[in-house]
Amino acid sequence: MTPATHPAPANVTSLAEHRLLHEAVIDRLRDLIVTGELAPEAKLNERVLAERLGTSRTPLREAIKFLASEGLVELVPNRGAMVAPLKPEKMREVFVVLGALEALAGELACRNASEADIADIRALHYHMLAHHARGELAPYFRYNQQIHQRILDCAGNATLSQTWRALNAHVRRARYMANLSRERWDQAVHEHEEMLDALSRRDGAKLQVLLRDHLANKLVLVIEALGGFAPKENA
Amino acid sequence: MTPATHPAPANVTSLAEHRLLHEAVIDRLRDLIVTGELAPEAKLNERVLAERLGTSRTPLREAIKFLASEGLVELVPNRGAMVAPLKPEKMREVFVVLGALEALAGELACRNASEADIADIRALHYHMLAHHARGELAPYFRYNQQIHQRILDCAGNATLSQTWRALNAHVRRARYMANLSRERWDQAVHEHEEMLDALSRRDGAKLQVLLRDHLANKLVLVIEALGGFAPKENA
DNA sequence: GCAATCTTTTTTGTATGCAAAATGAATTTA
DNA sequence: TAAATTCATTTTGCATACAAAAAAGATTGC
Repeated sequence: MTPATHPAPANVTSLAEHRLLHEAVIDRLRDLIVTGELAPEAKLNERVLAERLGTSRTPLREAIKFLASEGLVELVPNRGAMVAPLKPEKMREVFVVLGALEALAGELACRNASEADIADIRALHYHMLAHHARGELAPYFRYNQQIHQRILDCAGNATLSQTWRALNAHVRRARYMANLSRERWDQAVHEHEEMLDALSRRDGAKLQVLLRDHLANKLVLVIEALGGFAPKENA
Repeated sequence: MTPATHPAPANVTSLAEHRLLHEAVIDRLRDLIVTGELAPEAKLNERVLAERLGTSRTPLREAIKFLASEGLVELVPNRGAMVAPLKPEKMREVFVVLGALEALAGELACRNASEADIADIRALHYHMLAHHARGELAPYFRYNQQIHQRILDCAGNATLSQTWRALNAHVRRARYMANLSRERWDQAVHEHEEMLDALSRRDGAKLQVLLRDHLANKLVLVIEALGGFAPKENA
């Protein structure tokens, strides 16, 4: 379902599973940026990075260009590249666009998802609940992301998925900074309950609203974590 | 307003205006693909293309990776790259996503556009009308694209603009094939009248619907031109 | 001591070289 | 003749080499 150039968006550790080196470098580098191991605005020294990734500069530079198109790195003429800054204003923009994309996905998913799809998402939801109950943040996030991903997939629009994935990388990056209060965490889980409910009833209009609001709430957290100001009324 | 990596999306002929070669190659190659000079599914022979663009393989390969992320070229492991196919199903996907993005842009533009912005768009609109009246297709399209671009800009969300721009490249590519009947052309112009009207009244809800429908109608043309079937009910 | 200029070093941007894979042609075999 | 195999050519993928630009450091002048 995903294009050949994004074979494994998740945590890629081994380079061996990839046929091509530069594709492995793309995934590895994206991972370094998303996890924050390469901090925002960090300069990407090609020699150093290539050595760290066990490759030469050529595939690395190709990967950098690819990620520049995704917006995760910024190219500075004659000065190489740097990890894209993580500015509140940029996050606000990304969340607004993601809101529209997820709303669309929700509507389409309500039409196109099979009952088996919904059952799968429900299963993921309960896994997520379990980790929430135990206060296990990392696995919670993993299932959380998977749920959103599955909803996108159910929309049956690969281009939508692809676009969402690229923008969502920015959100995942910010997520490592936002520290979830128990209160806000409970609320997020509650929102997920409602989303699953709307999907089950195939109430596309409702799901749209829920997804948009869910993202809007997430944005507030991110903005707080980044030390920015409250978002404008339109989230 | 646009990122540094997309300095001139229009017809770039001279490479000299660019500081860096690989950025020039990106724009030049994108142009070749969008105009159809490089046909869909055409194989990108690195040696030949590099010579044609007056460069070596290295910057070309970097440009190819960049455009692969935009979806205009597809990478085939150990077989290089090819121009992305122009399939009806893919177009359907792109139009659906673009519909959501333009709807969002329309809503935001109604809120954020200054009166001067709207006046500018109105001016573009009348230019477009003039070319429509004279049956001049190419300039008509140019102003048409500019209007949509300006609406996006007025939304005040650079990420939205960027995302739209990348997807819109696919549409521009298809446009060169769709031959506009006079009847359909008149209708498109009428739709633009309504859009301008809604924007002037800052009726975001209305503009959203108009933009979505406008795109849906355009999709029908593209699908016809590609020899595909009618779109599904959700456009 | 500080600023400005020159020099050295590092880093980027591009071209080229080389090995592995793929393509295509020629030959063999059924 | 058609299929399969082998061999030659081409093409891709990666590494390295080299030149121009930028950054860092040393030197001079005030």
